Amino acid sequence: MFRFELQATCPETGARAGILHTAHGDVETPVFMPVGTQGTVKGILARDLLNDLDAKIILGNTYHLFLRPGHEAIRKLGGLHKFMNWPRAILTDSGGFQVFSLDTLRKVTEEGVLFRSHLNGDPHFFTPESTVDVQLALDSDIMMVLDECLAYPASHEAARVSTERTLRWARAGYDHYRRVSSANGDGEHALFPIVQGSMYPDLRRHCAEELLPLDAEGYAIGGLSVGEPRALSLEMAELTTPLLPTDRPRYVMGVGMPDELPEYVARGVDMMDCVLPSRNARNGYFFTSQGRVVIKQAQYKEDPSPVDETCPCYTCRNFSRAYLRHLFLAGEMTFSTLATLHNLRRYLDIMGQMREAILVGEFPTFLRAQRAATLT
RNA sequence: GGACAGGUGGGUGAGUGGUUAAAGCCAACAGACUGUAAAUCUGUCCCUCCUUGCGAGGUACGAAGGUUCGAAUCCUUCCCUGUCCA
Repeated sequence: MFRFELQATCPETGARAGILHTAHGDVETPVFMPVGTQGTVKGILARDLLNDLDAKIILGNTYHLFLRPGHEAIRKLGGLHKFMNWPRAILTDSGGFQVFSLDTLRKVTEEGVLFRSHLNGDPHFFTPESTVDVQLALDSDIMMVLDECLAYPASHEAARVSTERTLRWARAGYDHYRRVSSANGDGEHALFPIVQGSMYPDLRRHCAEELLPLDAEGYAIGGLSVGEPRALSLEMAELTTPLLPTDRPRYVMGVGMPDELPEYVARGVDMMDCVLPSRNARNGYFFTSQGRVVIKQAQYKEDPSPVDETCPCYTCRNFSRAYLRHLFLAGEMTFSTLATLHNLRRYLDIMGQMREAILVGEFPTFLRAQRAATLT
């Protein structure tokens, strides 16, 4: 059922266009996946996500949904799609990122991760197997294997030990997944392992090579954007993608700024996700075709123009910067909705433009234009 | 006219002799944010100067005077505000 169809590859850069066929619809790649950690993309309705933004796939989070409302509750309610009324594809992160972000609330052992709930302090033990079970209960289309997302910087030795553990977890998760899914007779779900290795090329290569025998439906590159310089993140992605099978989607987790998206795509990346468009929206930061617009700045107090003159989104077609600034300063929740709608539209439009460019063989031109625009 | 209460930096509001250029909150101004513990967090927020430092001066707690080594803090007079009584 789950299948990746590669449609075109840019001969000059290696950028790819394809289609991810999932049990909940097709996803055209390269794709940016809005983050909906707790069963909602913060600030916007499923209706707008579907009709207005026309997103084809979004993220959910295993750790957060496990804690609240609980994966069993969601299973009983018909799975995450039905629960949140999202008919299209969902990718769920395993909780590996929480190993990084909740570093004061967890303890990593060989068997898994002991989390102390950030909600009430309850201890919960996540294993490579249990996270697959939880994600199956959520009925996630693309599940992620439990990994250790390591903070930067890390010593080579620490990174080596961590990468080996991530590899063992990937194998354990996959073994479990294979057992469970053959028993269920379902091929609807996909499980992606994650290439780690901190910023060490040898570890990245080793990790990627060791994951190949899993013959996974897709491969992720994780552990980026954890505090390292941008150039390093790109370098790690660049050296990893050529090691991955061309007929499987590559997913770089947790990136990036708008100007970084083309850079990843140019390195053969098919899927990305990031909280930036949604979180920054709530913090008053708009991404536009002309750069950033920090709406709280005094210069927009009486600015009647839209946030982005060329943007076709609902927010830009209907509201002025002055009005949006007012909503932000007044703390009105409508602001978050309008801002998130715009920022996600911006991200999805960038991805759509890239896909078109790749399909018609003009991606190199697109990339050059993007780079030139970023420099000014 | 009388009795109380009170006048603090853009706003609120602590402080009731020295560690106070004066807490906290708000507003204002700027910054951060990258598989979401985020509708969050950080910085600046009297003026001037420089060797940019837990730097040096100057002004400042209604007004004027006084006590004191030292006052936003104590005393005197005046002005103003609120509540109540006539």
